[in-house]
Amino acid sequence: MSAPVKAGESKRQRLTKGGRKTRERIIEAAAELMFHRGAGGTSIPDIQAAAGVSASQIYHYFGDKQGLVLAVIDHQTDTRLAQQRPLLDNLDSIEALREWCDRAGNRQDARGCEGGCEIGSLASELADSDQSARTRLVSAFDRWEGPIRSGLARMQERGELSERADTAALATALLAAIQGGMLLSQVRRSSTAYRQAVSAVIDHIESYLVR
Amino acid sequence: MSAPVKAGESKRQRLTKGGRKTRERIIEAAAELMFHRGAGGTSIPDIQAAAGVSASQIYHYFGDKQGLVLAVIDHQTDTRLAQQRPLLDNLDSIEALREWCDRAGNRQDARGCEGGCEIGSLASELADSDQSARTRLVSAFDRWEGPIRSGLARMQERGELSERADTAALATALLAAIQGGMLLSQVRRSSTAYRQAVSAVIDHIESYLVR
DNA sequence: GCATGATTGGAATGTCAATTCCAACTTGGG
DNA sequence: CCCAAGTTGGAATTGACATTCCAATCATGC
Repeated sequence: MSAPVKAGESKRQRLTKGGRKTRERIIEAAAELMFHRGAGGTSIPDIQAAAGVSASQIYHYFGDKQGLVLAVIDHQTDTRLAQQRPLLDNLDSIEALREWCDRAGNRQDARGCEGGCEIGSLASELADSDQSARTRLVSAFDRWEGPIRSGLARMQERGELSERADTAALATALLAAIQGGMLLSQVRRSSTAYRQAVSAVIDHIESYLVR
Repeated sequence: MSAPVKAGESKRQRLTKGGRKTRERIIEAAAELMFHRGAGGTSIPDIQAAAGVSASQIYHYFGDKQGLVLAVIDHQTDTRLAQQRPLLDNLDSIEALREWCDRAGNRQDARGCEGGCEIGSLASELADSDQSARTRLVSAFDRWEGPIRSGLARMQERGELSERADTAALATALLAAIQGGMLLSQVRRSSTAYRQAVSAVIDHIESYLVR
C-alpha cells in the first residue's frame, strides 16, 4: 500500500531533476502541437514522438490527457505573459499601448498569420467542454487583462485620462479587440484586421485623453 | 452520356424531395452538435443518432466528414445572417448598430453564455487545419462584414460620418469586437465583456459623427 | 552501499471512430 | 408499368487512440 495516493487528484510527488526536465519537455511539445492542431487534434502518440518520451512518462506526470491540457494552458499563459513583459507592466501611455499591440501584430505576420492566440484558441475549443479548463482560462484572461487595466488606471490617476473613462471596460474592450482581431487575421491570413481592431480601440481610449 | 458528371468533385446529383429533407436534417443536427462540441468533437455516430439516419445516408450526401463540415459552415453562415436581417441591412445609424449588437448580447445571455459565435468557433478550430474550410470562413466573415461596412458607408455618403472615418476599417473593428467579446463572454459566462467590447467600438464610431 | 521511490520502455487492452460495401427498397419520368 | 437512379439499413473493415500494466532501471537520502 505505501503511499495511498490519497483522495483528490493533486498527488504532489517529488520530482527528480531529470523528472522535472522530462515534464517540461512534454509540456512544451504538447503546447506546440496543440497550438497548431488544437487540444483535441493532438494525440498522445503525437506528443510522445515530438517530446521523445514514452506513453508511461506522460501518464506518470500528468495522470491523463486532461491533466496535460490543463498544464499546457498554464504554461501558455505563463509563457505569453512573460514574453510581453516588461511592456505589459508599463501600459500607461497611448504610445506604450500601440507599441505593445504592434509587437503582437508583427509576431503574427512573422508566422504568416497561421495560428491565432495561444490562449484564445484553447479557450474557444475548451470553454464549453472542460469545466476545469474554463476556470483556468478565466484566470488566464484575468492575468492578461489586469496589467492593461492597471496601466489605464495609472493614466487616469495621473489625470491624463478623463474621469469619465471606464478603465476596466476599456481594458476588456482592448483584450476583446486583440482576440477578435487575431481570429480574423488567422482566417484571412493577414494581420490587417488585427491592426485595425486594436487601432480602433486605442483611438477610442485616446479620445479620453485630457489635454 | 447526357450529363457527364464531369471532373472535379461536385457531383450535382438530383435530389428527391425526401432526399433534400434528409440532407437538411443531417446538416441541422450536425450544426447543433458541432456548435456545442466542435467539429472534431462531434462524431458521425453522434450525428446519426441526432438526425435519425444511417451512416450510409451521411456518406451518400456529403462524401466524407469534411464535406459535411463544409456544408455546416455554409449553413451556419446562411442561418446566422438570415437571423440578423433585416437589421443587418440597415446598420446606417448609431442606434441601429447598438440595437443590432444588443440583440446578440441578449441572445448570448439567453443561452447562459454557453457557446460562442457559431461561425467564430468553427473558424478558430478549422482555420489552420482545413484549407477549404478556411476559404469558406473567409467568405463567411466577408458576408458578415459587408453589410456593416455598407451601413457605415451610407452614413458617410449622407454626410453623417466624417470624411476622416475609414468605414471599412471600422467595420472590421466592430466585427473583431464582436468575435473577441463573444469569446471572452463564453469563457467568463457573462455577456459583460461582449457588451463592453462592442460598446467601445460603437462609441468610437460615434466620435466620427458630424454634428 | 542500500532501500525506497522515481523514472522509463514497450507491449497489451478495449473502445470507438471513419469509412466502405452491398443488398434491398423507393421514386419519378417515359 | 418499367427502368435507371436516388435512397436507406446494417454489417464489416481498418486503424487510431487513450489508458493500463508490469517489469526494469535510476537517483537519492540515510
